[in-house]
Amino acid sequence: MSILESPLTRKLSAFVALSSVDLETLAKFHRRRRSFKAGHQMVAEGETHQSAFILAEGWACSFKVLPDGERQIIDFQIPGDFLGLRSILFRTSDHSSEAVTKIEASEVLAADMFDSFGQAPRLATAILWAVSRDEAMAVEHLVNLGRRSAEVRMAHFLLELGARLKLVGVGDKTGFNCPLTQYHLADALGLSAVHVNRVLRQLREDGLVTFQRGRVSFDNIRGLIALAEFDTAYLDHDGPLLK
Amino acid sequence: MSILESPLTRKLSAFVALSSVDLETLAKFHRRRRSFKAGHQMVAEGETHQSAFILAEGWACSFKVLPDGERQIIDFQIPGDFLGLRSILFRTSDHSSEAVTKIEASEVLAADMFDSFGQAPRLATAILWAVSRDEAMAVEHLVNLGRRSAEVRMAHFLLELGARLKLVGVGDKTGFNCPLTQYHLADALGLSAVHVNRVLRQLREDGLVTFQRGRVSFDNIRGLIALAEFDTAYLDHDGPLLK
DNA sequence: CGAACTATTGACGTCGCTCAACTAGTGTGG
DNA sequence: CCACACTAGTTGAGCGACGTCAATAGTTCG
Repeated sequence: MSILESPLTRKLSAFVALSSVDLETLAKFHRRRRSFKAGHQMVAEGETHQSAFILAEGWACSFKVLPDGERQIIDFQIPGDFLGLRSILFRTSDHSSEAVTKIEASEVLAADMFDSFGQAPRLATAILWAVSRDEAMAVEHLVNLGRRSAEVRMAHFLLELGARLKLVGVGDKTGFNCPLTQYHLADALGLSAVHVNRVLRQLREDGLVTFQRGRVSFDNIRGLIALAEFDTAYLDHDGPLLK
Repeated sequence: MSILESPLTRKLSAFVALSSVDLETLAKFHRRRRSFKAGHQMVAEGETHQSAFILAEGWACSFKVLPDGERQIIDFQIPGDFLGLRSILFRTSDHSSEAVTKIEASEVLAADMFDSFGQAPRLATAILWAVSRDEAMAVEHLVNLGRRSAEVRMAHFLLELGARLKLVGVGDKTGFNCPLTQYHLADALGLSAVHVNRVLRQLREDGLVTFQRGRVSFDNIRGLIALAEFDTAYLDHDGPLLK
């Protein structure tokens, strides 16, 4: 796949029009191609000298583990997403990250990225945007956990995933393939797995979404959007801002 | 106050050693000095062409409001923090922001910031770090809301504020002055104001912290840190990484 | 001195958790 | 080809953390 069609290029192009210098510099990020098995630990919390990756294929998740063993999933990474960026920017990684499915990714070294900022300032802006978008998602998840009921929270979460996958060209408005288990959902939404199950049943019985056998189907996407009061503004998807 | 002693310089210097070019470029961000009264709305969710600010004096908070009127506070900004950065990077702001106390701040234009990346790439890195640190805080708040009890959540929150204030030279390990109301705490921690009051009483009666009349006093900081399992790693404070 | 905000406390209700049991699917080795 | 182990999903019963409602101080500020 050419750099022009990589999911990351596609995503960044939703924000800035990248010049040929930007694209060449970005291409350097893709030199170290790696494959990982499902379950592989990509980044370890508390460790120094971690790697960052750009995900090309498959799903990963980033999370923190509390001393009592409870886990909070921060976000899932899909093709085009950075993985572990903070772990190279910070002395020690503040989070862990693992492969949910098998993964194809490019390893990014801190030096590569810092050097690129001198050569392609517009790329620096685009990366700042990507990090800000990740932050915007973390913020939306914060609202989700702080102020929404379990049912609305789940609806919001599934809609967000759907919108993100659509941007990088996987899935459409009827639904998407989803490798997550109910335990993943529980850890992401701050719920117990048991309650996740009940909430999914409720949403299914209401004819809104079905989550079964690796597939999320939007049975009534209008209704679901209304329930979740879902607004994609925070994903900032509406075509290049900087021309 | 010279740029060398500004809270932002102080904060960024905890990450990179800034060159004189970096400092000169940074100084340009401080040309548009503004004052605002307590309660002033600095940034409005859903609006375009918002401004960003660097806070020099006072406290602000960023938040989202849900259609039912509930509010989730994302974070509080203290001197040295950016305010509304995402609102200039995104087409429309994904959040609102208001002054908690009266405020002194420098207005930052998007163009100023993007231009600076070409002149001072290391500054770009420092700003990327600052945004990443904001994200790290959002992530830690996420864990707070998702997996910690009200009491531990409160302890963690107060310790974080204490650590952040200490970095910019306000407050110490005995406590800090704090202009927040219990309603602010409730909206930040995803609790009801009534429950905040009960939790504060509990912590006070256990001899851990006192939150009263605009002051937070750490009565037993060791005990509080143990209760909250507080680890400052995510704030990434331990002296310049890039020399 | 009154208006408006902020803090405090009690009574009671509920959302989501825990514990527990059971089913279904999937992979592995004998 | 079956036995079993293991993981993922499903459902009920009971309980507890935190919310809601309501009443009563204090505080601040014009």
